[in-house]
Amino acid sequence: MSARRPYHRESEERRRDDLIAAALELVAEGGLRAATVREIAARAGVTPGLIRHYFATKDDLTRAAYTKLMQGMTKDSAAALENAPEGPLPRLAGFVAAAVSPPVVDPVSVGLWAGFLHDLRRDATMREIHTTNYLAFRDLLQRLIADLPRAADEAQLRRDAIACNAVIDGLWLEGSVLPDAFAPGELAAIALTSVGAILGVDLASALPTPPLALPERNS
Amino acid sequence: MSARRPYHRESEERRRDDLIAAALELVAEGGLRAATVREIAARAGVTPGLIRHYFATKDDLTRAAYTKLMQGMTKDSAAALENAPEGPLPRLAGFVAAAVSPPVVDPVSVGLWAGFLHDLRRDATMREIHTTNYLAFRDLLQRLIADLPRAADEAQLRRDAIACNAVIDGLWLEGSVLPDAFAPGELAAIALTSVGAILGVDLASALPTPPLALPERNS
DNA sequence: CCGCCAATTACACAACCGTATAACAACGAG
DNA sequence: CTCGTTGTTATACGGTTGTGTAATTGGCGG
Repeated sequence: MSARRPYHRESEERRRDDLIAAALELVAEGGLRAATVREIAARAGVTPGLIRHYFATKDDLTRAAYTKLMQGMTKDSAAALENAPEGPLPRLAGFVAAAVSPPVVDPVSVGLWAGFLHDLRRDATMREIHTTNYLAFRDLLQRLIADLPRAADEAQLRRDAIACNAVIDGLWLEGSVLPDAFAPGELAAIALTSVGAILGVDLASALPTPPLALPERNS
Repeated sequence: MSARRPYHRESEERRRDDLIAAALELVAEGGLRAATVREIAARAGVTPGLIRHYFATKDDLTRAAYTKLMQGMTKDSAAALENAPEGPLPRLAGFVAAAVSPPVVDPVSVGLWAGFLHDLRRDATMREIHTTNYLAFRDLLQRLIADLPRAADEAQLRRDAIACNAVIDGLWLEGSVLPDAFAPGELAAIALTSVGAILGVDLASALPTPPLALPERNS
């Protein structure tokens, strides 16, 4: 006759965060399919039933996890600017380099992103979360570009932001999926050269201290 | 007493192709999770048991489907070059423009790709399929770049190919995930300008006939 | 036209999924 | 120290999954 499993109570915030963190880990490792209520509960150190005490349905937990993920990424991007150097060029250079270097580039993030992709098309709420955060990132980039000492109207700024964002996304994608296909720092160097070429400025020599000071991964 | 369901026999090749096609459709729509044996069989117009007659396990079917997908994408890329215009610049321009326009850019492809991503990290066979086809695409691009009338050593060519490929991948990604965020042709124009800027050539005016002659989607 | 073989259907099974509900116990209020 | 609240565990249920196996029947060789 096994005794009932001992436990101790936690604050609601702590429990929700733990469950969300566990869910994100599992999604990153094996996609949404691997993030079952039982597995999430096991990783969070609780029993499955507790999940439904904090989240009415599993979709609720999924949405909360995706929100957390996107907010974390936006936070990481903004953090890259906080201890950034002075001047438009170095700031943009640091931002671009950080976006294609670890810890932003890693198999976990791309795994997470891919794991949620299908639910994006199915669930309007998740699609809204995604669009908002994606455009926030691009606007941040566009503002950095607008600060550069060069002439460009609004339409040109939009195109430039889309193009530079594509370079970043593409390199992020390739570096994350094929981590061994590129030398350390190679992606950052390519990103700086390419973004500089697109914008018509010299970014590669604008960066003060390679190897770059990388931001801490939040969460 | 319902009679036994009537059927007629098909060649092995036809049946395998039908099952793979059905699996790909389902993966594109709802990820690997939606591609269950019963659902695949239903869409292919057979009963679930038949799947195991042609594929020893479901992973076998998954691998076959992914191979088919990657081969199809490579084929699409190569096809874009067949009826391409003369001259290095127009050829590259046509290739780049096609890669960021429909039918290459669409929610289905990115859904497919994302659906398989997690199995990529788990299954060595799938990872090999992926790497092979990815590098094949990049090599094709690199060869087009090498034909341009400009000076560049091998290392520079590699960096250029990675950068241009990133632009293409990034725009492909954004255009596929957010189809309504860009005007028709906008991505192609941005791609030509950006790739041209990176390589130091004028691609935008190298394209003879916009709107572009798009390749037929294969399969 | 007939008989055979394998392509196909039909059914069964254990494992797992998300969800529902009841029983228990940790811990602050009094 | 006791009691009540509620965070937590335990258990159950219907549905679905991949897989294994037996029963049929379509269509070709003779």
